[in-house]
Amino acid sequence: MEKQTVTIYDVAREAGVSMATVSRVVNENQNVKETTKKKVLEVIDRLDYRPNAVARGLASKRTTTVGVIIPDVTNLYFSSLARGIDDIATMYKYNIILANSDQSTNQEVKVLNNLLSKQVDGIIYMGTTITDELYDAMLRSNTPVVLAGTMDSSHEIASVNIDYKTATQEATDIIIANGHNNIAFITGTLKNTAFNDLRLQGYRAALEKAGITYNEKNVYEIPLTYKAGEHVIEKLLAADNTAAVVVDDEVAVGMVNALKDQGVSIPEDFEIITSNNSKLTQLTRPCLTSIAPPLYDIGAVSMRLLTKIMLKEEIAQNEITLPYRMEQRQSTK
Amino acid sequence: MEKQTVTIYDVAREAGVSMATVSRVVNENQNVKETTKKKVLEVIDRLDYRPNAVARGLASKRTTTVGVIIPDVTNLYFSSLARGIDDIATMYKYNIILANSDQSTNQEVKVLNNLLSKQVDGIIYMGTTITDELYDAMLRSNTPVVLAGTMDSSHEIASVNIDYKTATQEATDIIIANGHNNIAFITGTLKNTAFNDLRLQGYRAALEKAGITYNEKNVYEIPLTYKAGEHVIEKLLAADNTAAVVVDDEVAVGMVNALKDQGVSIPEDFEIITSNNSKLTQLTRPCLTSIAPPLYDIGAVSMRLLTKIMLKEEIAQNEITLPYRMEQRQSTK
DNA sequence: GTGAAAGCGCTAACAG
DNA sequence: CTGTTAGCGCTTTCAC
Repeated sequence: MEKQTVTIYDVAREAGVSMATVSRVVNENQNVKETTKKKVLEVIDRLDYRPNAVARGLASKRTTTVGVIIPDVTNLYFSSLARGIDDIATMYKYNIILANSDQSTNQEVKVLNNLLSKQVDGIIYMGTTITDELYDAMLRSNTPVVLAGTMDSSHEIASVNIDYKTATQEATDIIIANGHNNIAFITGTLKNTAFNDLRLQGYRAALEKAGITYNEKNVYEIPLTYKAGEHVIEKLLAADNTAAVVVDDEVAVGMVNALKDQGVSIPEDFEIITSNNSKLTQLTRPCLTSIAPPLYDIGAVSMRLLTKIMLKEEIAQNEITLPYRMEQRQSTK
Repeated sequence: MEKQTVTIYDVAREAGVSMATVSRVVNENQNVKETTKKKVLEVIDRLDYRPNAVARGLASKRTTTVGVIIPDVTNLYFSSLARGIDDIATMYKYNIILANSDQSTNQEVKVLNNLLSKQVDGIIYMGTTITDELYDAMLRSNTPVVLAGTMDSSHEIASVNIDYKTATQEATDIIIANGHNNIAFITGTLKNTAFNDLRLQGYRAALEKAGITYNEKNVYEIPLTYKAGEHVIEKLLAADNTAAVVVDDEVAVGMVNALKDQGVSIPEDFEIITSNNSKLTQLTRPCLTSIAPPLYDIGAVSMRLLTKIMLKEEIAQNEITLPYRMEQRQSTK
């Protein structure tokens, strides 16, 4: 019951050629006569030969595997990106080693090193924050890295994002245009996150443009969970907020449900706009108006960009900004 | 700018020992004097040596990597399992190569072969159906396989599941107890799926026990998507169904929303019970009553079982059946 | 307790 | 167009 052990050598002997020739056939090298190629292919098929990717990786120093660091596969925002990543990876014949990081720097550094020891050809990182420690480890690794849906304030690492600031500003504009002036901004931690920071800037810019005084009290830093969304409603109501711009869909759904449970009607008495347009936005009633970043595409483009870097192709730009849409639904007027 | 090239040989030379000794230290082999071990460790740290897992894999024929075949990471049911899998894998120092299969047999076989060529030490398969073709490929591979949340009618492959039949029967019982007798059963395809088949058996058993005649027309085979859930409502209403047992949460949410949009109140005029207790069940209003399989645990236990098989440990049983709960919420009376 | 040496299965020059 | 020959970096006997 041992594992398959048909090697390139067996194929070579059986086909009466050298292993180099077999290797050429397997790697679709052009320099093989059509007849020998056919012969080799026939033997490969008959012996059910499957090239050993590990041996290949050792000899060629390319593993056709990329590491993907994800905070949590269970989060729809990230899993949507992951799906885009995997599809493009498959298209380019790469496999993906997925590793959950729980957004903990400690964990992330460990995961990164583990991925590097596996000799991945490249890495895609998803998260919200990149700490200096992680950043250094990435640079030192000399392995291509692309940040998917993640900002790097140093702008040294390749990344794919939307323009969070403008998007959030537009979202806030919509709320303002509907007559609100005591608008809550619901965000995750603002510590070290270029990400949430940009959104906050957008929120502030919109207020400023409309001549509304920015009030720190209207910025709520909470964990990005459904429960936290439910709970924050109490505070918003107490603070007489009549609308909210939310950075996370799960939080927004929690808010919608808490509001409904309290008998507050949306959008009549309270308007909400969220940021990721994940499936969830359409599963609630009312459906959520949302900034609509192209989630799948952010993943897909990240992976495509990574292939280019890995193959040392010319890349037009290091930081790609994808367009987003605004999806107007029933949580705003 | 080449990748790191500190090898075991460099460490050996620098520490004044042989590579065999370094290898022993790295692999925590006991037969090394404490002092030399310390010396080697110091050099490893100083040189920032990181063992090359690929070379290791080639030499030892163990890659400490397992393949995970998943229909779609974006599906909360499967991503919850995946999370459990990854956590336990990490605990046992395995990495995970994740591959989306879209439930297409063609794709699955391709993915399986690809995984095998990468020399994974084991495979975890998620899906609903195992076709003969896939089944054969798995057996032939001589690589340990565990099915997570997936039934294999031949009972040859190790698997972790709940008792779908009894669970569905219980769910149907609840509906029946509430006075319904024209109950719809909403399922994915029944073709080749031990999975849905068991559920159907449970549904039928409950009806029979209650003396309700089974009516084929009440079984709706639809795609397991939100949209399909929305659409099926029209038919249910036309058929005067007053309750439904649903195998998929997304479908159930679609149904709830369609019913609400039609002004049908839940649970007063229509009761629904769903099967996976994913996050979604609590994000809707009303919240969904659901069979509650321990999603994370199914993944975790699958991975644990796989480690045992890979390490050739004694396993008590090949097919593990985990307990489930019933989560009574507002979509039933 | 430690070292020498033989591979693991493949790719990649380099010849021819 | 094809074969020869070195390794890739590590584990694993087998001696000592």
